[in-house]
Amino acid sequence: MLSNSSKYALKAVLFLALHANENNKMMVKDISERINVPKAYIAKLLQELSKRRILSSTKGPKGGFYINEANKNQPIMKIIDIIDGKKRIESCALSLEDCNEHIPCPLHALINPSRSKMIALLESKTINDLAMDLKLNKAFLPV
Amino acid sequence: MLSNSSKYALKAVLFLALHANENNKMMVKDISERINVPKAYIAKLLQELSKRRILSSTKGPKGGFYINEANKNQPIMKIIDIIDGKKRIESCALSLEDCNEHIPCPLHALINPSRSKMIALLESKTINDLAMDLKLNKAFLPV
DNA sequence: TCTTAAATATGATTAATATCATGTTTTTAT
DNA sequence: ATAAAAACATGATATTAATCATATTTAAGA
Repeated sequence: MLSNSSKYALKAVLFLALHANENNKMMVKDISERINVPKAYIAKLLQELSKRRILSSTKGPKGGFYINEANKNQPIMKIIDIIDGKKRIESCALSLEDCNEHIPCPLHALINPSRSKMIALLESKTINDLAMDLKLNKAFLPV
Repeated sequence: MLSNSSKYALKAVLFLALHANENNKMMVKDISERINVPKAYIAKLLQELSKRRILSSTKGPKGGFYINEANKNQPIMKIIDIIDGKKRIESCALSLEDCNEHIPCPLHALINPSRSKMIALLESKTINDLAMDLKLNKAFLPV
C-alpha cells in the first residue's frame, strides 16, 4: 500500500513532531538512528519534504530539521501524497483505468468501502493527532 | 496492495472461470489477448497456478487451461497468496515487525479495521462469487 | 574571515519486479 | 510412428524502487 519511502517519511515526520522544534532542530544523523532508517535514504526524503515545505530546515551548524505548528496540522495523507503520489493509494485494485462505482472491477465491491474509509481517515487525521497518540502511549514506534 | 502479477493472475482466473471448462480449455494466447496481459508473462503465472493445483491444464493439441468446479470455490485470497504471499497484504502498514493490537504502530488504529475487513472479504469471497458478479453484469473486466 | 557543521543537489549502485524468450516435454491426430 | 500443438521449465533482460555516495552550498561561531 505505502512505499518504503512513505513509511520512512512518516516515521521521520512523527519523530520530528515529537522531538524537534525551531529551537531544537534535528540532524539527519540523529533522525536516521532513532527511526532506524539508513542515513542517506532518509536524508533524501527529508530534503524532499523540506523542499515541499511540509518540514522546515536550516543548513550549517545548529542546523537540522523540524516541523512547525502549522504543518503539524497537515493530514497524514499530505506526506503520502508528496512521496508516493495519491494515485498509488487511490487507484483501482486491479489497475483498471476506468474502474468506478458505475463500472466496477470485480474487486471493487470487496475492496472499495474499506479503502475509502482508510483514505478518509488518512485525510482527516493530522500529523499532530498521531504524534499525540505516541506521546500518550496509545501507539508505538519501536526502532 | 496487490502486485501486478496478482492482478494479472486474478484476471486470468476469473476469465477462465467464466469461459473455460474441461471440454473447452483455453490457450495462453487467447487468455492473454482477452485479458490484455503479455503472453509470456501470463503464461508464467498460469503455469505457477497450475503447478499449485488451483488451475488445471493439459499439454498438446486441444490442450490449455481451465478451472474445475471445486477450485471455483477457492477464496480469492488463495490466488493472492500463491502469487504474492499473504505477508505482503497482511503486514503492518509501517512494516514494523512486531506491530499488533497491543503494540500498535501509529497507523494501526487508522488502517487496521479497514484492512481486516478487506482481508476477511478476500478470504470469504470465492472465485465463483466474483465470476457470477461478472456474469450478471454487477462487475466488469474491460480489456 | 576562516573553519566547521549542517542541509542540498545530483547521480551511482543495488535489489526487486516485471517482462520477454526459448528449448523441452507431452498429447493428439494423422 | 510422426508431425504439430500445446504447456512446462528455465533463464535472460528491462524497468522501477530502494539504497548509497559525494561534491556543493549555506550558516554559525571562533
